[in-house]
Amino acid sequence: MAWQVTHKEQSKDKILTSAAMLFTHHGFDKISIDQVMEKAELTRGAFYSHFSSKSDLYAQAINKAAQVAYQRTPDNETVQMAEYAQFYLSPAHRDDNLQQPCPLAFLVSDINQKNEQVKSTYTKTFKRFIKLAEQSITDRQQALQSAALMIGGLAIARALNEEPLSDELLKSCQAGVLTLTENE
Amino acid sequence: MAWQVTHKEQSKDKILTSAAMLFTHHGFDKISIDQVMEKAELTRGAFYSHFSSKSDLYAQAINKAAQVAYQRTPDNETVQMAEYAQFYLSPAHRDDNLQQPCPLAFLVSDINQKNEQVKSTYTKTFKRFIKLAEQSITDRQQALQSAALMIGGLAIARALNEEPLSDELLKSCQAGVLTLTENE
DNA sequence: GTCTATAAATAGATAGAC
DNA sequence: GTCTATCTATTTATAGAC
Repeated sequence: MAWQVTHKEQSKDKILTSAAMLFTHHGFDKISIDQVMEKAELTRGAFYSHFSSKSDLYAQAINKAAQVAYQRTPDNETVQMAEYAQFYLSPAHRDDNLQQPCPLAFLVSDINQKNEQVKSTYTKTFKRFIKLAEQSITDRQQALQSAALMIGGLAIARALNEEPLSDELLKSCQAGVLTLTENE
Repeated sequence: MAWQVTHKEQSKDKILTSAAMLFTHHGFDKISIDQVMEKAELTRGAFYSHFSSKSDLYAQAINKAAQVAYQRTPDNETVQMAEYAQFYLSPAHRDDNLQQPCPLAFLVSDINQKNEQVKSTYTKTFKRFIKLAEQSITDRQQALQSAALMIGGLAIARALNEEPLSDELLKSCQAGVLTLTENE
């Protein structure tokens, strides 16, 4: 019987799986413990025998989300990143609400949960940024790539709590913009 | 006297400037109307004669933040994007709490406001992602660039509310990963 | 370990005086 | 237009029965 998963472990895993999906799709603040527990088919009172706080749950849920998401990577010996990127950067990955998407991208989002007025303003701001880029980068595709690398690089750099890694990322992205716009 | 800014306009601008700074640095949910009004040296009651809701303020504050941030771009006739990227992707821009940073990157962040446990988990997940990338991209710098472009591209694509633009961005980023890893 | 009930705090929004 | 005071809803977290 040693291989059996205990009832407690089952419950915790159910809570984590539910939380991973809800948090990645809707963000930390939009999701209450109630909603997580309801999706896990438990009640609120049971929560604190598994986690010490909502933040504790969040940290563990990010882990869970990553595990589940990366299970979907081709399980050959090595992942071909350039190939994986084709799926990763697809409308299917962006829009799918049924499977567990990549938390690294989905959790970097204070905007997505917001209403249309807010998203509309964000979109307009992004377009202005692209227009700015196109003043010196004539190829529109290169302008979009550069903008995504800049915004993404800075956003991730801010989310990391290890400064050497964060600095290294910034430097790499600087060089990346140069590579992408080399022929200008 | 026609050129004079009215008292009401001054108040609204003060609220917007305060909100822009607070929201970009700490996120929508962490900032209360109270805090915004306090920074603007007004009280809560005055808020609703300028804005219909907190969301309304948020949308307008993003605009304000973009205006202020882009004022700092070199005001020659045209901006050299590759050059601007060097500042944009600098620790100074990442860490500065005194000036208005770019809202496009700073608002794409459900993580930054969170505690160290959460940021630590996010960092570990990012490192795992890089390790995955390095299975097929031997140059570490290229691995970092590709990851930032993928995560950033997807995150922004999700934040945009115009599907053709969002799709175009995804496609551009797919091509960008190929360009960045061309010599592999 | 899970449940129901409840405490305690926070924050968005409104009312009415000046 | 700005103030103080208040209503109301939400939500994290805890207490105690089973």
